[in-house]
Amino acid sequence: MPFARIPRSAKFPSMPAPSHWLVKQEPGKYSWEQFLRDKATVWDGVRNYQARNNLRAMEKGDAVLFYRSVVEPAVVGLCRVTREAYADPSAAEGDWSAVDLAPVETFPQAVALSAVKTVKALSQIALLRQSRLSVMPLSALEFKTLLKLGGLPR
DNA sequence: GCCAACGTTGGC
DNA sequence: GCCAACGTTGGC
Repeated sequence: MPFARIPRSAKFPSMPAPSHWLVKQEPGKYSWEQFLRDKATVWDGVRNYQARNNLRAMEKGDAVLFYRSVVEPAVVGLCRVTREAYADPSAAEGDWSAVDLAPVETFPQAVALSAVKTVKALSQIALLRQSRLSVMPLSALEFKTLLKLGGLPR
């Protein structure tokens, strides 16, 4: 049974639609390099309600930054939503969702977590404030700041 | 390997 | 509904 999509207006009543996100993954589970080789992937396996709700708020074409956790933690690349949330094929039970993502570009310079911590424009970023959340929205400023630090000025 | 943060589970 | 126990995440 399809879930009800969470409209952005309901989730972020006072803010413009967020179209920027960040997803986290351990390289031992799924690396950016593998993602580049695959050219597309199913972002499944999320088992946290807040992260799931963020997946459900993604829209096709949204920009997503890829954060590598655990091993040399850093934001390493830019990708994009190619399919909006659908039932997670990896979930045997429960109400979980997946989206499809495709890589766009590797950051010429990975943005280390230690660097993120020193930047004033990133002081409120969910990555720092909710360290265990694996799918999170980014403000337009946070997104722009990370792109610039990564060597992809727009 | 350690440990803090935090989400989930289950007893009451 | 509370809260202790437990499991997981993830930085260091």
